Amino acid sequence: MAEDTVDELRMLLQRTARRIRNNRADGTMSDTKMGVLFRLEGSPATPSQLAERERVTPPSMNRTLNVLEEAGLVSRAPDPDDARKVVVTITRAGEAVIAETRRLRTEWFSERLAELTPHERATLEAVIPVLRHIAEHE
Amino acid sequence: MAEDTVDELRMLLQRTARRIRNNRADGTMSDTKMGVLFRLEGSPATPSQLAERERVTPPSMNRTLNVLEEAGLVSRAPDPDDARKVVVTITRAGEAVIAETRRLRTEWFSERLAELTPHERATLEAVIPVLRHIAEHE
DNA sequence: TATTGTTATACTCTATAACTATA
DNA sequence: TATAGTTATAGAGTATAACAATA
Repeated sequence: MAEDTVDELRMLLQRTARRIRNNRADGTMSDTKMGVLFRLEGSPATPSQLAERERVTPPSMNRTLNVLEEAGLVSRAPDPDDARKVVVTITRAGEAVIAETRRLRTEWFSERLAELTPHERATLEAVIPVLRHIAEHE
Repeated sequence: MAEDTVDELRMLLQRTARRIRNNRADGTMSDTKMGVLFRLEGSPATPSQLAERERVTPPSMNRTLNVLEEAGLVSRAPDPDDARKVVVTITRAGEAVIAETRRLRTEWFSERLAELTPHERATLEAVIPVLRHIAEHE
């Protein structure tokens, strides 16, 4: 693949992601906050695990969790097996926030998809496993 | 395209872009700063134009320009035709910074591409015009 | 009066360093 | 002694409101 092609593809991925990110349910929800909620939707996690996944420091994640907890979107509870640890769980309200965020983002993206030809949409579907490989590297 | 597919594609685009963005020449360069330098690489622009393009407020852009100017990466000059306006131009040092950033990001991305099959790389090339349509909407 | 740029001030997010509690 | 979480403090980025200069 030509150097220029790599360059353009890289920039297009960034710009497309930025456009998607701008469609957020609540303007006060940062990427990290949304990332935490999305992660907790699967299962509870400790603050350290969340910090590592979001690539922020533990103190920074702690502050993020304070805000999310005060907003009633997550709850903290001591780990029964290891009293040093804390288990963070998403609340019903937190689930509602990510559902709304997902709806808004997908809505905007679906509008863009509707403007494409069937062949172009097929190309997008075909690129999914390739992006998965790149995104999940390491 | 199925709802779940739209959802996964959207998240994959974001995660891939985040991985790319983490490969930045200078850790002190924010997205906005890099966006300004990349934009000015093409041609000079006014602070207002830069603010609109980066989707930040004029005061915020002004502060960003102060930092970039102090670092010697851009220069400001009065517009000869309209004394209210200011023309921002990238310097040699600024061009060097984006060249290095582009090199580092493309390097990482090229390593990921090398792990793909020829067919997968062809799929990525095919998706470029589709992403262009989505990214450049509006 | 409208436009362009800027300054003043405050809030959010993040980091490093230091502290507390438990294993 | 090591680990998990937290608190204290500081720096960067952004926003709103207000001000200055020019069209």
